[in-house]
Amino acid sequence: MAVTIDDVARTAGVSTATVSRALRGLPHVHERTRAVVHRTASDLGYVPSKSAATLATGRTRTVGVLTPHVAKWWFAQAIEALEDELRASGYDLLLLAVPRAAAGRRPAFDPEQLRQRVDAVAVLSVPLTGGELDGLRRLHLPLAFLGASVSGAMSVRVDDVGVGRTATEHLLALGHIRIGHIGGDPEEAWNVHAFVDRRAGWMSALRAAGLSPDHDLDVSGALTVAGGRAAMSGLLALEQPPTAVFVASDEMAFGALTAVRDAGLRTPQDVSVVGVDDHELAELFGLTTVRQSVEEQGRAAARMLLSTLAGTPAHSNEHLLLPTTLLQRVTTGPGARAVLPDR
Amino acid sequence: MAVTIDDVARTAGVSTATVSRALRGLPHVHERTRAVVHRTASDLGYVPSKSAATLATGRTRTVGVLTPHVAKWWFAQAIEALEDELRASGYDLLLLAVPRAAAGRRPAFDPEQLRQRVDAVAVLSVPLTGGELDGLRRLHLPLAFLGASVSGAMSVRVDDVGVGRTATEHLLALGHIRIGHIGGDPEEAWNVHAFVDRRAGWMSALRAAGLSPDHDLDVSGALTVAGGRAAMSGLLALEQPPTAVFVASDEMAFGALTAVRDAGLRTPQDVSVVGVDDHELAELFGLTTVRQSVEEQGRAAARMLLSTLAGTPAHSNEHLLLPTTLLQRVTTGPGARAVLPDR
DNA sequence: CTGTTAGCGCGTTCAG
DNA sequence: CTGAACGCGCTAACAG
Repeated sequence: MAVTIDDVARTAGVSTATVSRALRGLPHVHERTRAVVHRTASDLGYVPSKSAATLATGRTRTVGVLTPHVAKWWFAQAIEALEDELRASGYDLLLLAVPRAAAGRRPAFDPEQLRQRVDAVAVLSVPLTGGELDGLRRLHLPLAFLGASVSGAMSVRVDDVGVGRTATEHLLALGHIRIGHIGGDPEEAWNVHAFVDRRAGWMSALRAAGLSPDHDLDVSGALTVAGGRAAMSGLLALEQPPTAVFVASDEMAFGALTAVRDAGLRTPQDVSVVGVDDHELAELFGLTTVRQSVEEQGRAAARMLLSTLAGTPAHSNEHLLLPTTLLQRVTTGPGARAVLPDR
Repeated sequence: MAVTIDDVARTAGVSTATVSRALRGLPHVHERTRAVVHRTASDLGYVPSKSAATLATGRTRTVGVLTPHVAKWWFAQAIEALEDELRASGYDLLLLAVPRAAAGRRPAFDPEQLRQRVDAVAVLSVPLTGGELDGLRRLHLPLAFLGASVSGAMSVRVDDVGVGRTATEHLLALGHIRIGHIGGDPEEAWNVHAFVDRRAGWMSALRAAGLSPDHDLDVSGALTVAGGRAAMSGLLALEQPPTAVFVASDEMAFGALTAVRDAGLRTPQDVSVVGVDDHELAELFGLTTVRQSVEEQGRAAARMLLSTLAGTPAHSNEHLLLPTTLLQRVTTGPGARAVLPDR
């Protein structure tokens, strides 16, 4: 059916070994022969069989990408960047969505299924159980984590504690005292690390300013617009609502802004809101946020994996921390209540 | 290195053929033998080599997904649905982003590279050149288009002409006469079909109402928030601005709403806006929109492909049209200017 | 119901 | 610089 390397060899009048060498750019092939082989290969429309090559070499030229979501902003961005970088180096991207939680607890993911299917694995903020992580390690494949770091594997992420601290310090600098926090619901089993860290940053900044975090102002919600909205509603309903809130993701922050509007209040006069991500719609909302470049994280992770695959073992245990930037827009300000002494 | 089928055969005391049959659930295997094989396979941690199976059968159990974008809402939704449905049937998803336009014209995509790598292809609103389409057809693989339909291949989409008509009729029913249209820039090379159709629906509805579409009110922009914002700004700057606008995607509609706000106007009092998609943030904006379920389209396409692969040739040339629904929220209404006779 | 055997298409020694 | 021959791990006849 399909044209094989033998067909090319035969019509080019050389052996299959020569075709293989010529086409893969290996040395020890006369330029004339190489040219002939290239020509007849393209004349015949020869496409090497990937599976045959894999079977022969053990290498798949495929990278597995493990993700809990594909349509969520952060993940989609990361996947796009990974795909672009991998394809540029001739690698295929095998997309593997880790099954959703059926009833709270998702079926254990079996890393063994990746054996002999990929040369490396990128893990996108998937909260793996210890067993799953061990299984992944047992594969002895280059492993890169995005948005989390795990000992003994490469990782690319931002300093999430720093993110929380930056956002909170911004609010403190504006004169706010009652600063709330809306984090990701720990029940939702993804990206936990990031949200735990961001919360820690919030607390740390408050403490450094001599304030003690108020339990009532520390809430969490689903990592969605609706979750942020509900959480903010709760905060605003408090007897002493916060004058500023650090929301641990832009999507939740959008919801929080809606809750502010619903309550008949305004930002930043009545309450300041700062998010994290710089989601593409953040500018639309005028949302002040701590920007992270997911695209760069994705590309960096891909390059780490690729260079490890290329035999540069330098990265094999590297933990890369990418910078973040506070983007001040219009949802944060001194605020009327913050300026007036309220004691 | 890895444990092979021979290892299993040997330690189970049977032949490789029996192991193969037993593990794949083929008939003509004694239940006792099957049980033994299963046990020793799992004891040994046997994982079949996919490439060996592919080489032997010619089938890859992989479906290629061709997409121009992965992080855009519509595409991410579709990919997620496809992945879920494919994985449920044991198929891998090979993600292939068609390279972006370098300078307007992207490098031709070569479908031959898919040969021997996938069993079927899903094409997500990629505007293919005739040559590319022919190349894809020459693969003789099951082909499913999402968001567009092409003769001689399966497709799943919504009735985009109907979408444009529905949105426009809604506006007409509210009493609007000067109804604008913001479409996708034809220069942007994706999803063109859908945007052409939606525009046609707009025109058709106007004509059916005895109105003739006003050229000044028919604009287009980049398929982004910024694009919609710019386009709407232009419309509002007109001497006789529209009192209602049909925006061909929610993302653009978000931008349009911003432009309305920027101009010191309000929806729906000053201008009504209706979008398309029901983007996850549409509710937040109170945006009236024509909803389409991308997830269902993705699942349907996957199932068509899968059943064709399973040998049910019923679908081989099926064109599925999924329903859409007008979701009336708060960005559309009679509007002050529409109600007052303006002659 | 089970075993034997011959490929699938390529990479890779090892000779020349 | 080039060719011959083997093996990667599995499936699919064909025998039995």
